[in-house]
Amino acid sequence: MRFLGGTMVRVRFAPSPTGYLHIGGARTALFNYLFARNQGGRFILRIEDTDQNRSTDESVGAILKSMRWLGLDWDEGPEVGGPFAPYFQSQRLHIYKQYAELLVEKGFAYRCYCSADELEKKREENQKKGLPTRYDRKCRWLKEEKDLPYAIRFKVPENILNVEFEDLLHDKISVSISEIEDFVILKSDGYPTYNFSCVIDDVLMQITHIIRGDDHINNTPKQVLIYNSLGMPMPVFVHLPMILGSDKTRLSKRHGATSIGLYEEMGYLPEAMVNYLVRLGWSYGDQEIFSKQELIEKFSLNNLGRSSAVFNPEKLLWLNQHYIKSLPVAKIANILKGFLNKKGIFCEDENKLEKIVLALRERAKTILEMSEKAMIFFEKDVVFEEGAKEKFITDEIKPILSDVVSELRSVNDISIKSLEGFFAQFVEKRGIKFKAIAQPLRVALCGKTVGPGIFEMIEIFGKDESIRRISSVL
RNA sequence: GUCCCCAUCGUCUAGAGGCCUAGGACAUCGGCCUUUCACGCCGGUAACGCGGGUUCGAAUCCCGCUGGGGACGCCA
Repeated sequence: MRFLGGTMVRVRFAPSPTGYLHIGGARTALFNYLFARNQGGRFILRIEDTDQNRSTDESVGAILKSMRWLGLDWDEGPEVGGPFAPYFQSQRLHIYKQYAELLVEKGFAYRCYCSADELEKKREENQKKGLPTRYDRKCRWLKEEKDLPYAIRFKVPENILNVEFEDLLHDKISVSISEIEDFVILKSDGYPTYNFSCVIDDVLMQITHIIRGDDHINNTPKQVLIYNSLGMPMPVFVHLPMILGSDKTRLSKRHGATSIGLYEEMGYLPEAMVNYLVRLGWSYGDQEIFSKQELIEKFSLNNLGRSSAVFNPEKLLWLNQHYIKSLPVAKIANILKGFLNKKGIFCEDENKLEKIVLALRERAKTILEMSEKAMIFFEKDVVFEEGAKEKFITDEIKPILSDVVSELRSVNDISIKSLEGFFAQFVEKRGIKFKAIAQPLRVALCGKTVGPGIFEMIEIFGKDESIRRISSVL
């Protein structure tokens, strides 16, 4: 194992289970994962389920599933455990409570009895007047405790002007202390707020590098204050640029699919997704294609970009096809099998599936598309494209197709190689071009004017089925 | 509105003061190959936001402007 500055690298991905794993989260997780693997460190998955209303078990399941699909295995976290368990924040409530009370005791925080309704009203009023909406610190100087439900607020120090911190990508970031309100660290329901639980856990779990989206830059000063009040050492901050939609606003549903699970369902390969995501905000010279192993070797925080990136589905599609074409046929065949299952096709003939992949892999950009195109090999009845029969199965061509049928009967080897020879001979004998019978044959075989190569189709259908199909149009 | 961040082809990016007549990739447009569609190959169009400095020299450094994004919750 390699160590950095004497300590082992420990990074974490900390999603809140209020939805599926989305593009942005996946990229953050990927960078954390690659950095950990590159450094021989540990990659921790922590579930930040401190929003009782929005967190769901279903989301947890979906996130874990997508992480696994992407191949981002974690060293500590849900289902695998680890030395700092539990990794669900909802199971660590006593810890946050203890630290929050400690801060109250030490004078770094105070109890606030203001009700949520009351505060919201004030906020709205101030907003209307164009005044700052920060908390008015009403409870900050309260002498005695009240017998009322309370939240705990952090007491923003008055003896400093700015909060500063170092960011690996942005150098020094400084924020005026007057911009920070006395924020809540423990809600009245006993749950911590994000800024608090995040710091407590990052400290306790000995996180060395915090790699997250730059929408968290604004939270960092608050977290820095907490680190300081606790007297805890600061981790290295790395704030990654955002991923935006085509209109350059935050990526959301209206930009199309954003959940990783959906991409799996649409027939994208994890290799393509990983390769696409890694190039959003990271580069390695002019290289575009990276295997996972290569990424682990080459990934470095030094060649990260700082500006936000627009998500480009076309490039993802291109990469997806690249991997469809270059990954082992057996592997693609297996994925195709699953997609065919969903269409009610249960094919256990591995050999046939692999031949189908070979026939279609240059013609499909997703496995879903491949499965649709593969249907011609499983449907008993040929579905003819509008007008195709009339245009290509003419009276002039029928006798030739009929000859094909009779001569094909005596061919024993119907491998592509053999068929090439057979047809070369067939057209030469008649003084015609293969082009003349290609489309008629294609239409007869699959009913469509576009599709896989003729020889590939005949090989996959087999001799008898091919003959049956050609004969049926005569 | 306030604060923070960002700024190279339509998009992802290379570029660490002279290798820049700005490179690669996706997309797009031509052409070739061909059995349709693809794949593949060859070629084209296309960018340093603007204005000031600094310097012999700036895409690269500094300042301002403009533009974009993000954050301003008892959400994370």
